[in-house]
Parts: sequence; C-alpha cells; structure tokens
Amino acid sequence: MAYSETASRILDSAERMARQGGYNSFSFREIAAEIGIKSASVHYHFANKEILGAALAERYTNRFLDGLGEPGAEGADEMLRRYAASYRRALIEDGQMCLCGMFGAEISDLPDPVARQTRAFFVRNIQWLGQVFQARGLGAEEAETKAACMIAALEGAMILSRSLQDDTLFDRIIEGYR
Amino acid sequence: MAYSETASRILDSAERMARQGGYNSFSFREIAAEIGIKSASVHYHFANKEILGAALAERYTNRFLDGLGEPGAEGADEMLRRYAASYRRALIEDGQMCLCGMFGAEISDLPDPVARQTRAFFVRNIQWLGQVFQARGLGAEEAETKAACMIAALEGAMILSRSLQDDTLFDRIIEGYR
DNA sequence: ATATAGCTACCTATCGATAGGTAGGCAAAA
DNA sequence: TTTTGCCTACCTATCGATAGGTAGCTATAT
Repeated sequence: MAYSETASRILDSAERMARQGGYNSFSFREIAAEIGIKSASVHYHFANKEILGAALAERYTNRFLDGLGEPGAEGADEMLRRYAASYRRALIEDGQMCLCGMFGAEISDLPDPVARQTRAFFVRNIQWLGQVFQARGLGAEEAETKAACMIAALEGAMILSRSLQDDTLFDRIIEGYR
Repeated sequence: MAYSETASRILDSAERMARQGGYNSFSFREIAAEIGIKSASVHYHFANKEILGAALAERYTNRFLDGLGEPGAEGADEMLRRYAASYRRALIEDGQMCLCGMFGAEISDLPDPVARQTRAFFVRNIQWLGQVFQARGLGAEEAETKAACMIAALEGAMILSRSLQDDTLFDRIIEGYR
C-alpha cells in the first residue's frame, strides 16, 4: 500500500501518539490539528478509527521487517545483534514504545482489524527470528520458542526502561543478546 | 490504606478495565454502572481520575508483593519459581495483563501520580527479585540487572501470549525461570 | 430526652470539552 | 466531466468534573 503525502503524515502523527499512550490516545481532531487540516479530512483518507489503527500496525510491521532485511543476510550472531538494535533505535532514538508492543498489551480492547494486524506483527517477527535461530542449529520448534523469548525480553525491556527513565537499563537487559 | 466496601468495588471494577485496555479504558460512568451507583458517587470516593489511577497502581503493587512473601522465605530457586507463578496466575487465571505492565507501556501519557506509582511497582519488584538473585551468590549490581531481565521477560511474555491467544507460549517462554 | 451539628454515602442535574462520525459544498486537477 | 482533496457545519455519545441536595447515622451540648 502506497500512501499519499497527507495519508503518510496522518499515519506519522497517529503513530507517534499511539506509541506514547496506546490506541485511545490518538484522535482524529488531534491528528488534524497537528498536520494542519480538519478532522473531517482525516476521515477522507481513513474512513474510521479501526481502519486507521489497522493501517498503523500494518505499516509499522512492514517497515520494521524491511529494516531487518533477510534473516540469512549475515551470520546468525550478527542478525541477532541487528534485531536487538532495531528495538534499541525505536526506544532510544524515537524515545517511544514499540507500536505493536503497545497494541499487544491492550489487544483485548482493540477492534478486530487492529488486533489482527497486531498479531501479524508478532507472527512475522517470530518467523523471522526463528529462521535466525535455526541457522544457529536449533530445531524449528525450539527456534520459535527462542524467538518468542527474545521478542518478549525486548518488549519488556522497553517497558521497564521507559518506566524507570533509564536507557542504560535496556542495554543491560539485552546484553545477553548482543 | 484500608478501603471501604464501595471503594474496593470501584477499584476492582477499574482494575479489570485498566488491565484490559489501559488508563483510558476505565471511566467513572462505566465503573458506576457496573457496581450500581452514579458516577458522581465514584467521585466521592476518588476525587479525580489521577487519584483513582494512582490508588489502583498502589493497591496492585501492595497486593502483588504481599502475595510474594519475603524474598528469603525459601530457597532462591523456589522463590524464582514463585515469582514467575505470580505472573502466570495473573495471565491465565485472570486472563489479564499486569496492571503496571500496562501502565508502564503508556507511562509517558500518564498523570504524574499514576506514573510515580507505576515506577514504584518496578523499583520494588527489582529490589525483591534482586535479593533472591543475591541469595544465589550474585553481586548487588548483577543481581538487579538479572532481576530486571526476568521482569522484562515476564511482562513481554504476557503481551505475546495474550496477543497470540496462546497460554502455552507463556509457559514455554518462562521455562528457563521455573 | 432532645435539639444541634456534622459526617457518610449517596442522589439529580448539569457543565464544558472532546470523542468518532456524517452530509454536503467547492475548487482544482485529470 | 468526473475524481480528488479538502472544507464548513453539524450530530450524537461520552468524557471528567462540579453544584447542590438528601436520608440516615453519630456525637455533643443543653
């Protein structure tokens, strides 16, 4: 899906808000005010909130996986290091939570299309990381469990580091994965 | 703080909603409707939302730590097993997120009193678990990092298991800690 | 014993602000 | 001439919060 200039700016704005306070923290009005249009015009680009929310999660997932490249592009150790570095960038450079970590926490209250896209983020990430762990010689099942372990640790590390306002905590937590 | 019958029911109701959808997902009106009083009466017990939110996090933290007992009550391995089991209960029996994991994810959007109580949850949990890891012979600093690691893994495991609607995933993720 | 005063735990009614969402118009581009 | 992208001008529902009132209990003072 290629988004127009305005649609992209809507998504940028919504993503920033959602990564700070979750699904209920972005609104058509606030997005519109931020990018300089009217809230009715936001509805022109995204008919309703669940469509916007699902688009948010989908774009985030695609960008995230694109940023990772192919799981076999380099040696397994290097790919694991890269994976952790992606989360580190999201936390330290953007100063924000992982969008799908946030949505995942509140998933039971999300409209179905948003919940489905959120699940897709985790499924695709487990697959990607699972391939890296398989390259390290693990069986398919064990590799997926290891992948889920690492993703859980990274999402949790983001929550703790942000809560305690201590970026070095994130680094110390993920030290085993670098 | 000892709460009256009604105040406790308000907290119960708000906690359930907050653990599903975060800080913005509980409202005075909905709580009131659920327990059979008017929203103005909820304000009688908790003057405003940030006071209610902070009380929520404080009660949750106290209950959680009370449920754990003293970190030196049994051997370190047993205490670690108990700690993980507390999260498992919250997830599997209640079918809900950790309240402070949820608040932690959205901490940058929370009123200060709520954010402070949320931080207190993590600080006190790291201290508790840190003592267990020290009992295993680790130095104070290393023990606290290990503690943060484990808490991060558990909070993350809750998010993944709930998102993917797979309770067995939680167990597989925390297998190393049991 | 009774009047006074204050507290508790609710109520009704309403406030301004904000939420998501819609109908219909208008100007420029295709 | 139709589509695109925005606008004005609304709507209904809900938000947190407040004002003012009431029934019933308790404690003190007369």
